[in-house]
Amino acid sequence: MNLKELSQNLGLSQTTVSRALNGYPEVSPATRARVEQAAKAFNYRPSTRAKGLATGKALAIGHVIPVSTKHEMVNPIFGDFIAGAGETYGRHGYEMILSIVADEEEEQIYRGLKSRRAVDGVIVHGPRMNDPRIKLLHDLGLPFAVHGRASGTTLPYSWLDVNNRSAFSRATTFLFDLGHRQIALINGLEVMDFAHRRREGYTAALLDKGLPVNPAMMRSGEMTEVFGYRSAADMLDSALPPTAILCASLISALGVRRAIEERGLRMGHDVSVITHDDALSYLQNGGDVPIFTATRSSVRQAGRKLAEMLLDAIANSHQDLQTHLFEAELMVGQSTGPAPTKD
Amino acid sequence: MNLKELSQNLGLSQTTVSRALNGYPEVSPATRARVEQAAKAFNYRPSTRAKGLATGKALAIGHVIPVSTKHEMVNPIFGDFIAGAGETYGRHGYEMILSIVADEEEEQIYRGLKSRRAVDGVIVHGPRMNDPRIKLLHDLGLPFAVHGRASGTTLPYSWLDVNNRSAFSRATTFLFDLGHRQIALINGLEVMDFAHRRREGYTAALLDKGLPVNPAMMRSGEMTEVFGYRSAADMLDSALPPTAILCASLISALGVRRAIEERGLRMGHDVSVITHDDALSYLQNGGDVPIFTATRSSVRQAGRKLAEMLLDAIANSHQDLQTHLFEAELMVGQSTGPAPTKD
DNA sequence: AATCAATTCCAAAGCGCTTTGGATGACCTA
DNA sequence: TAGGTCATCCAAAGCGCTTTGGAATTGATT
Repeated sequence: MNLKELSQNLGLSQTTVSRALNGYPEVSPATRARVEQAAKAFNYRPSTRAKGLATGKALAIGHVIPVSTKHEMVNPIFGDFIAGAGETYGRHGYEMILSIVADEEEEQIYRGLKSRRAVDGVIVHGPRMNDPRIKLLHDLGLPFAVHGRASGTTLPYSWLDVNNRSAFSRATTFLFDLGHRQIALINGLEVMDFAHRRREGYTAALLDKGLPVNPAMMRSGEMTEVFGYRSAADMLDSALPPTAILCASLISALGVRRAIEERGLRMGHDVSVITHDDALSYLQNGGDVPIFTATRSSVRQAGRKLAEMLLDAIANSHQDLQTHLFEAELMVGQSTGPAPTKD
Repeated sequence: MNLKELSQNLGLSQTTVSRALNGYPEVSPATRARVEQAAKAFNYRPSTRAKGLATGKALAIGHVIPVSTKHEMVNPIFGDFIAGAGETYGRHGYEMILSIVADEEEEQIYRGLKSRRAVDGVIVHGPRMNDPRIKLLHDLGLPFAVHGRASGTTLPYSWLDVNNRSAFSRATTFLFDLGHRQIALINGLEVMDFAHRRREGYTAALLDKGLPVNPAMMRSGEMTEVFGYRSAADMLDSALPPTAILCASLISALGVRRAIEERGLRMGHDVSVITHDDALSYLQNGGDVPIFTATRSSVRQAGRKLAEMLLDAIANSHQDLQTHLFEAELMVGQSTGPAPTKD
């Protein structure tokens, strides 16, 4: 069923039917009701493509998901973020189009989305230090919003981020206050902006408390369980093992716990652990009482909100950029306790 | 830059330029080369919407991701599956459009995709027992392919699945051969078809070996770490604890391990564990030697292949349905060993 | 009865492509 | 030289919608 058929069926012109369906005022309430009823009866929906052609809008937002060629990793937070953004799109009649892309093809994909007029805007995932995508999108004139930030970029842009710096600084201080002096950091890949900021927060807190920043106490890598395990095992076996570990993801934290327990130590007693928790639906941090003490911020909520920001910017085509900084919660669980007293 | 501008620029008609770009034979090699060069220079790409309107194809595949309202869960395998499918789409010039949808809205979404002519076909995720979507899509005449199968459905359809039944049957037999007689199953939600089949494989093997099927040894739920932990803890604390546990996901298996070790037991020694492993990029099963003995099948590979099957069916519009059954590998890791001898 | 302003509707153009049905030459053949 | 065949290109219609610029109808006003 298309507009033409529907309007013939109703004995009206396409114009009138279109207007009735799109809420224009030049249609009598009676006619509108009749049209709406018929549309429902025939399950009529305007063709996305035709509507897009006519209006010049795509009614779609692009998400370009980088999959690093080196690691073949899909960021595990991606599913929940997308779910959040999807909720927003659904409410606004937008579609989400997804491109899975190897690092080196990214630029071509963005150019393609623009020149094919396939989307009205894009969400940038996984911003890195000095991320070139910001300038690219800026130059292309394609509206965009970034999940995270890109340190080192001078151009202004819309973003939504967790205050990673403050979260990790607070976590470090929390451990210091419990008496810990050997505090390790098992971080994500530090080309990623979020990981960079977390390290900043960590080192700033150490320095603030007069503790040395010891490279031997810092690891950086793709946040897998095995990476958490190996990093923790390595450091726990060293001459001066950490009494506390700060960890960038719940998945790595599971590996950290494995390393701790494998050594006959007890987490929260012999070794304290704080992890960042993205509140992923399939990776809950325990039940009522969290297993891990964690800096927590829902990535799904971030998806919802960032999508709203972008749609808002597109709808109002205002150039004043929006930014939003979520403050992570520091939730105390069972994985932290006072530093063990030496005896 | 659009076709009209490009063709004016070249002093050719739109027809010729379009044909040159789309590989039609009625264009001299010289002209074609000239057109292609200009297209590249101006970064010209045909508008997706206009092309779609003209050809009647959407050049897009829909993925409808159900997010259960009850659990608010996004299936963790989703990211990797999508990454695989995305690779295929990229190669074929297709786009992937994603709808995140609460269970009860699913039907409306499929109808919408069809009547708006937004996609050429859809991938069905997470099929359940007697899944009503199969009939719906069949009736709508929207090409589709299912990731998994839907037991109880009589209509024929295209699908790709892991042989869950055989995988879990083999795993159970493997444990039996190691001397285990108390073998527990920590399964996914058994409304899901894959979980149903896994239980079938498990019980069939038990019966085959003359072992009783004991409901107290079986759990079913959303496959989180906590669910694995609670189920395992519960059963290990029972009067007749299992000496081996079959687990439906690596994430739950991490919880199972936690329960085991928390009780001062050693995994692979006191309690054996076999888990299914979807080979998710961020959740690798250890390094060189797998931590868990596992039935393994790459969900990313499944995504790649299923997308190919669907595109193929659409391109050739052949009604002969394709099906594909992956056989899972049974990989031996460190989590299994001979049943402890009672003394 | 004539005028005016709303109200309600419509015909047709246009969005950017593909594709049908020729038109125009160039080159052979007889 | 006329007729036929290719090779190469083009004008225009059509895909399904929105939207512009009226036209027709109605009711109120003078």
